[in-house]
Amino acid sequence: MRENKFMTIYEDVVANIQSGQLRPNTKLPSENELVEQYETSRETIRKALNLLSQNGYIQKMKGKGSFVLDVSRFDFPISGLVSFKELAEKLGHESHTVVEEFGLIKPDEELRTQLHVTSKDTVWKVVRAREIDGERIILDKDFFNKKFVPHLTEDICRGSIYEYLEKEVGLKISFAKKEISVDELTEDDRHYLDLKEYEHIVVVRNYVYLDDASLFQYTESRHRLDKFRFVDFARRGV
Amino acid sequence: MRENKFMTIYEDVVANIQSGQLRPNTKLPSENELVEQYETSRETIRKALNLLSQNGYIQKMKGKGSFVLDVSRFDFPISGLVSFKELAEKLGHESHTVVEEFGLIKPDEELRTQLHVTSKDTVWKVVRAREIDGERIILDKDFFNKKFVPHLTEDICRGSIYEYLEKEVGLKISFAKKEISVDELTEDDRHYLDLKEYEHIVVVRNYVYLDDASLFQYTESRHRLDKFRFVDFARRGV
DNA sequence: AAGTGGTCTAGACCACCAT
DNA sequence: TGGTGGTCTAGACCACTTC
Repeated sequence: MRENKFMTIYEDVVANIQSGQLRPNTKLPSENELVEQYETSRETIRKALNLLSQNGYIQKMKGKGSFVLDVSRFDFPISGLVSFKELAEKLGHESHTVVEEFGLIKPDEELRTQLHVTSKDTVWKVVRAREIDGERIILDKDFFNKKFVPHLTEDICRGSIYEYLEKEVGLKISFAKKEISVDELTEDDRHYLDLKEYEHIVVVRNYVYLDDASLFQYTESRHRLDKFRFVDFARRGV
Repeated sequence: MRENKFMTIYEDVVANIQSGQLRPNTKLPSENELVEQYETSRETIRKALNLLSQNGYIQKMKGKGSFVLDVSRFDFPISGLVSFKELAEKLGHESHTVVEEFGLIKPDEELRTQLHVTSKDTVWKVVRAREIDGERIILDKDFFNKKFVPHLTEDICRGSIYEYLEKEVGLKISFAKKEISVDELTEDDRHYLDLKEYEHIVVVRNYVYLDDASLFQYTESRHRLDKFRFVDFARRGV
């Protein structure tokens, strides 16, 4: 009984949709019926249903009911804050990470503005090449303020840094701002990636914030043009 | 008194943030204080605050209070479901639209899968080149199922089709799925756009759904590499 | 008229934070 | 200890859809 009630209900319904027990285009039980099924109040049921709606699982229709959306087409590659490791595992690809650079640096002017640090701060710099199906197609450059991440090793970087920070260090990631653009190649790109004949590269700049709204990480994820894909689900208005 | 209470409060706070009355990193009044200010119940206040949090305006901290963020609201280029016209106006650029193709077609196989229509359906096809600051840099290809859009004119397409559909036809757009990738140039791209030396183009595929979860529009928005930018704000977990 | 989801209320208990 | 946001409850009225 550790979890919230509404989250338990949400996860239960998601499981039922993904297992096929609740099929696309069929109607969910009404809110009042769910109140009885889960022995809870209507507002709690509505909290769970609103979460399902936001995440693209159901469509609510006034006077009619809630209907299961055909979510099978929604295979979220990079949407949200999913890390490379989670992503590769989800898609079932053969993936490999090479740590190309690792260490503490003094931030230059560009990085100081991006990470909101001063020249007195020290910053972790991690550069990793991502190999999928035998080709090096993604270059991740991560910068962490040492104030939030006192200790880091090359070995941790070979795995998932996020997993380490959340589970071991106990940092709580709250939100992120993502910017996607297409840039010209840099020396590093040519040096660390298998680029074919391409002249440009897709750059995803990620600003990651903690629970207390402090910026603790800046990441540049550089993707080879032909392998880049981003999927987004958005609701209009509320 | 037409609007919802929580939406009125939300818009009021947004206005206060944007006007500078509520400054970044300052604390909002507590929920109980807001209850008194707005003469409403706490759940209604919380509904407004959750909306502010989701949209990146504030950060809520248990035991401390809600704080104004300064992260977001710079410039949201394509995030959400903003149309080209809204976007150009927001950024204050000189923009111009040329309708290159307009008419009813029978969908080919590719389009039939994308729009979920059969060969018996008729589909509006609209191709528009978007000129910003004197350069033609975006090519929008829109396809509407005629079932939902019985009437359409070239003149409407020169303005905002969305505005026409929502205000005149009364269609209620509910959600959309967006896919971003980088493709090779097509004949149309070379023909209708000012492309410089680029060999590739950023393609945003947009699947737009109505209130009743029916797919009514498929759009391909093709952006010249150097002019493309996408910004996204995402919260972790709930 | 009956059922549905959308909004709102008034109150309760909890976990967390500051003091 | 008092204030804060997070969760949950039980009930009410409304607008919309269906019969």
